Amino acid sequence: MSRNDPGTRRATISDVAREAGVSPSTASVVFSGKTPVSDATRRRVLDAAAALGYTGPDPRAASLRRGRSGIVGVVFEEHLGQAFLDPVKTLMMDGLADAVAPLGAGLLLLRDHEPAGSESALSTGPSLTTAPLDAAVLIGCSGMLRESLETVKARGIPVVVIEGDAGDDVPRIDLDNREAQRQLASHLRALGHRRVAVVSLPARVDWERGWLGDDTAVTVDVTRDRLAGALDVFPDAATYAAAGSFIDEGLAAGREIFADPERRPTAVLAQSDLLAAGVIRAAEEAGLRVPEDVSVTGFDGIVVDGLAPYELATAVQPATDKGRAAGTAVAAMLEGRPAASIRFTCTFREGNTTGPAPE
Amino acid sequence: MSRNDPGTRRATISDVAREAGVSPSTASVVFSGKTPVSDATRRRVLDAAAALGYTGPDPRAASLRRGRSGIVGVVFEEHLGQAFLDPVKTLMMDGLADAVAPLGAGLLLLRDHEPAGSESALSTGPSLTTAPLDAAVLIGCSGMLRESLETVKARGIPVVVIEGDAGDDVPRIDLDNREAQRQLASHLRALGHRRVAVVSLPARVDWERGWLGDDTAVTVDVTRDRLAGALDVFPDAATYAAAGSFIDEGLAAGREIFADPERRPTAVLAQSDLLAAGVIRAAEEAGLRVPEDVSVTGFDGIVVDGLAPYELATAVQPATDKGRAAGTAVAAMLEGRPAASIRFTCTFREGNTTGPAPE
DNA sequence: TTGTACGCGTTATCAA
DNA sequence: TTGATAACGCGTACAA
Repeated sequence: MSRNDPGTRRATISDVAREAGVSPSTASVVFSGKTPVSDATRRRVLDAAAALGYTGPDPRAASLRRGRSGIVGVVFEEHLGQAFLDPVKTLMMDGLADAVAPLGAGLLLLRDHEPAGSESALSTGPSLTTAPLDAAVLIGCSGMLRESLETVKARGIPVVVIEGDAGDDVPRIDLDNREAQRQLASHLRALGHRRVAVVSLPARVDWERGWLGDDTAVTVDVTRDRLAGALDVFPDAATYAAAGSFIDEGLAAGREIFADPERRPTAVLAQSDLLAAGVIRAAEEAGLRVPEDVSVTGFDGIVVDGLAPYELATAVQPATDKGRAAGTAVAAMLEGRPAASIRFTCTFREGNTTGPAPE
Repeated sequence: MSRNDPGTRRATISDVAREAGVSPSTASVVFSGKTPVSDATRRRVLDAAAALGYTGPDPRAASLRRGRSGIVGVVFEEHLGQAFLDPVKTLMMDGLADAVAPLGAGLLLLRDHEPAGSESALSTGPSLTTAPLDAAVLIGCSGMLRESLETVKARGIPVVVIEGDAGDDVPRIDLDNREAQRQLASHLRALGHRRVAVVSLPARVDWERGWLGDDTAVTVDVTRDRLAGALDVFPDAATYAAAGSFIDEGLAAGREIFADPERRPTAVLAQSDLLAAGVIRAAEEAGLRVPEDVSVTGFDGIVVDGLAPYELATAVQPATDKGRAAGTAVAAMLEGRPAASIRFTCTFREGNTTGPAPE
């Protein structure tokens, strides 16, 4: 099988060249366009290609030769299905896709870590180790992704990290989570609110919803940073940590928070817009008007499908730009230029879900 | 630069072999595990690799040699950001990822067609033509994807199509859209409904929301099939086509449908759960109770975040299975086995959003 | 503008 | 269990 049946084998550029009566290099140039070629020659080559059913250079061979595959890996912590449930990640992917497109690169979806005992190199999956990547983007590098990071760095592949700490030599795309959350909290404070509650994102990767104790370790960076911002303004705020960024999680949290009329807060700082939407729904359920009886703030600035007529008071984060920035950084590194870390800032949006504290 | 500075150049498997005092093929075998190697030899090779900072075979070269890249392309019609807004697609991706993982493959995101004049082969993007794909999965092959299909077929790459017609030689993963929709319609009919309206998915790729006239050409397969199912039971149903599968689109459609109390339908067949959720919201707005005053059905059987306490009457489609089936088909073709087309069927779920026709 | 020659880094095959 | 050999298909100095 080493020499395939001539009838079955796919045509190579040499075959095309021979058919066209030119040298392989000339044929190559016709396809790459790197060097001017006479029209007549081009015509002949193209015709020969058509005749032979040759559809262009084999990307694998070209990739080896060039030392580039045109593929950027995107590494997620979670199950891929989960990742795309998050509008912010979706938007980031969008920006990322945009930014790497002019580079001629595509995005390869990769999951962080093989489930269990992944000793066998055989059917281990695509994984970071075997994929022909030009660069990698790690999303949400909190602990789990450490290993992926090592792998990639060992391979000498340019890496960029979005929302996570990967050491000084790795460019990161960050957000002013703490400051933005503090600003939202301050806004509430200025409106006279004193008794507020926080509905946070998960405290840990495998978190189940529940109140956060003083001793609870918060290992998810985003959660920790935003929480810090809230506590900067309301040091005594009670925090209910959801199990994920979903409306239904916010609803559950809200029910818990509004359960006891005695201890009911006048405002709720939710760490995501989806959570906030759920909290609002819980408030409605409890017969509370937003914002007359209770103010609610979100985070992210995404469009929450079906939330109208409410417009959340929120910190609008430039999600698409974050993705785009990661792509740009990757592009820079691929061209040998250094890529700087970037810290994006959120924009405060007042919306209509906050108001003066009651009484 | 053809001969890189020896200091800078990355170590190759030959370097490792030399350092370990074995032949390149032996070193290769140590990494691939294809052939038994003595422990002593393995040790030496691994040590040498560590010493040289060699982290394993270059995927590009391996890919060329093996004729496999371990990459499956997933081709979308839309902007990638849009695609992941659709829960059904997200679930499909999930199943697909699962199914190709044991194959050792990853998913490369590809967009159907380059925006405009894409003559220059230079910065044209990843595109189907230049990506090192082992196989491709086309999603929603309705017209637009035709071209992509040609490209892929020309390259001789195995293709599978999800929800779309690609000719007899291409395996397709399909759904019994018409039958399932007919079943939902029959359910309403059995409940005594006679005056129903349909809220459909877009009639065309660039559709803007509005009523469907008798003369309106419906070019999106899914829309057409589901509509046919509805008309099988209610030939006179008026159809309002949304601009996409979103709650807000359903809301807009619902407002339009419930606007005139005289012509108000007693039931609405929405072509997706998200649209149905919007319709329910519109009903509430109009002071109508669901299902007492108006019944609403959806399609898809996804979890609509925030819709509780309603549980939609809907056709539950096995979205994840569809993706998984596509992956399995791809795997089969990659192993030279023929892959059969599969037609999945939806499961009727009664939910609590339908009831007897009023009066 | 075209052709020659060589190497990119692996791995399958087969013989030792 | 190991090693020699030969592709895999292409791009690109460099010479003509």
